[in-house]
Amino acid sequence: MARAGVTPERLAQAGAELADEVGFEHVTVSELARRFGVKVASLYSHVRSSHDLKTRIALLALEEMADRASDALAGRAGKEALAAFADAYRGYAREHPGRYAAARYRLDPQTAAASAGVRHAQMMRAILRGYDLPEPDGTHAVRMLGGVFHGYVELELSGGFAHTPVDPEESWAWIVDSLDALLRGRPAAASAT
Amino acid sequence: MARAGVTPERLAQAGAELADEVGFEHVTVSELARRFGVKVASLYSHVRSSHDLKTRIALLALEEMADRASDALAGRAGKEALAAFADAYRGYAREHPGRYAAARYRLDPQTAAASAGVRHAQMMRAILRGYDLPEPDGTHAVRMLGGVFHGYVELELSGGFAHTPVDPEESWAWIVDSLDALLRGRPAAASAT
DNA sequence: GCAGCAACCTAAAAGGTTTAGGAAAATGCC
DNA sequence: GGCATTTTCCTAAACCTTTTAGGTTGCTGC
Repeated sequence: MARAGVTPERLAQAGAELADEVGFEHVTVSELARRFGVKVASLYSHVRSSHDLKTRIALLALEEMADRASDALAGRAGKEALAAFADAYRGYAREHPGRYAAARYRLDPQTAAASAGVRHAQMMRAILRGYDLPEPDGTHAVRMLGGVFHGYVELELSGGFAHTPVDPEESWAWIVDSLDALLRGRPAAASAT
Repeated sequence: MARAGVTPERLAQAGAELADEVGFEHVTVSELARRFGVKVASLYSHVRSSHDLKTRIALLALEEMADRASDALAGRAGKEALAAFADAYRGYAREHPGRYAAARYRLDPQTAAASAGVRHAQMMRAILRGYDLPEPDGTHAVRMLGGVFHGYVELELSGGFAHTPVDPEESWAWIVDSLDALLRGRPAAASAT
């Protein structure tokens, strides 16, 4: 019998695709085995456990997001950088909801420290350098931006904005504007629309 | 054999406690049955399915959070109201991480519309009334606040702030300050510390 | 006191995770 | 090319969780 050519990398990749199709919480070793035309137990030669598999998918997603954000950031600074970063983040989540959920999978500290999550933090810091905040305000700002971006995207994805007839796109732009204004210490441009 | 006295309400309550102990994603009909000293199948006389059980826990959590927020809001307005609401939200999440996760369980539109989630939205609007924002800015603001609060709390809970030696409490206060300033159209009080 | 309705039970099917141990394909070394 | 080793995949089996079907039995109301 010919071999299926399973590797941890291909498993993570397929797992990421599966996550986008059915949701990260429904990604299962069994389903993946089915897709590779292989018996379930066989996958345990490539991943240690279901948790291991999910961790690999999470790392893949973090990497992809960081790459995307990095591209978006290239050559930009100030508000442009902030907006590009924000859009990269939100765009990824909308295109790849399953992967995005995977990126939020809880990693143990060691794995997290070696992940692309570190790059995310660095990029956030880089953006904030353009705003020239003294410490600890810089840290506060990192946390606030991380919070808004993640929180907004998650609320949007979970359908939380469906009941109000205001374009989420507009709200997003308004929020980025507001954050920029806030970080520059200037009043927000109230009703920009 | 004496009866265990299982009811949907007690199941939701016990489920909420279990969630806080082991995490919402590990709440299981089986474990609950074990805790009630009853066979698994018996619980299906009280809840339709695992999904039904989780929904009930979610509704319970939403209700508790709304009550708490409502208490915090009583008699306050403006920035005080904003801060009280924010603290109520974050406090609940920290004391009841499992319930908090439950509150984020995806409900179908009908259930959501009949849930305490509606009260959350109303309270948010009430707070914003003190800032006198024209539409659609009010909606944008609701979404931003929802995003920051949820996002910050989730990042904090998932240990995302552990690597920086800045007190999350301080960041939280800074963020609330900043949001207040932002909504009033005034520059934020830069380094308030 | 007993009819009827819940609340509980046993049994069993269907999936998912994981381990143990065996067969077969690929690899590398002579 | 031939053979030993490693790697990949398989069967088998244990153990969970979910869910349905159908049978008892305790409670409640008349």
